[in-house]
Amino acid sequence: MQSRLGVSGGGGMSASEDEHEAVIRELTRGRQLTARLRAEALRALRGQGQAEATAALILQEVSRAFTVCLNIMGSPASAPPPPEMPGVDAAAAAPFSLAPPRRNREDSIPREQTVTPSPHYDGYQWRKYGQKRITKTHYPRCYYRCSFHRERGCRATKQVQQCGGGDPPQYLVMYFNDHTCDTAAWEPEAAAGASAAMRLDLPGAALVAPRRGGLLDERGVQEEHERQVLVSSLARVLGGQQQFHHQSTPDAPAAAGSSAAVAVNVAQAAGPAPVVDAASGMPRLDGDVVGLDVMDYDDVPGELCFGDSYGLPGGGGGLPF
DNA sequence: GATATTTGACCGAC
DNA sequence: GTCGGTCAAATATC
Repeated sequence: MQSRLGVSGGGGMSASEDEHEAVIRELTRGRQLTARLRAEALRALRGQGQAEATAALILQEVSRAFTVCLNIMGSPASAPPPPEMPGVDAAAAAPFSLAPPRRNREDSIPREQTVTPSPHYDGYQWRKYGQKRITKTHYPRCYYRCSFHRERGCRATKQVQQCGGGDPPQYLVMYFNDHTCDTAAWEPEAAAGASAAMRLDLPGAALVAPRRGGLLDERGVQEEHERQVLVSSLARVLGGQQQFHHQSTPDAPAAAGSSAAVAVNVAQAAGPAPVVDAASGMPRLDGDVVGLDVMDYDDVPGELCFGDSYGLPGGGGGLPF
């Protein structure tokens, strides 16, 4: 993967290459700081239902924006984050005593780990290939691999395990291996467009839209709407922060600004911005504005992840193990 | 018929 | 021997 700056830089160690490295450095730092902020926010908002879920999703989007930027910049840092599980609220994950994978193979080390109420939608398509009841845990673990595993040999996998019966329920999602399904034909513009379309329902999203209908599609549509609202809101928030940031600390690192700019662009491409609350100045996320309750988990069954046969409350039947 | 999901069995790591 | 990850046949869905 080639960086745009790298391509345009010409030969030799130039000033633009220094800039390139500096941008990568700051983006990496921004991603790490976002991970810390996420952990702190989840800890502070624990048990606060919608606020907790909204914060988790927004900060997940921020983190993803940094990753996308790092990908575009062709940074090695865009591959596996450090093994300290930056996206994880350790305190949130700890009560569920999820030990790291015992196998010492490289493949068994999660490249990313996160706790989210919405484990299904992360911009990629996954196929479930297994489920296992894990000892000393209340919920089974589901195993997914990239839908392009067969046709493109993509080795990316993820594991999803419900880690709490709260409202909304939280899921621990662990990612293994990097996606190779979209790098073979990688072109920055095309890839960025595809990525945005994939996540924001722009033309091109059909390329990765679930083939099957029914519950899966409804779920995907709902989560897609949620994502649009949240990304748009985030873009507005970050856009405001960017302005403030530039006014207050003009010589500060550009990472946050870069990410914000990307997020703003993506959000603008996604359509109209959400209504901003006159009192707080913050985007309104309520369903009245966008015709959707962003976090109306009353309509999301507990077995969203694990299916009817898992015997979770409301699912009926016993555990299959 | 094609594709996705379920689930018991198998295998490797500890 | 136990546990967790993956396989693959059976089943479900479109």
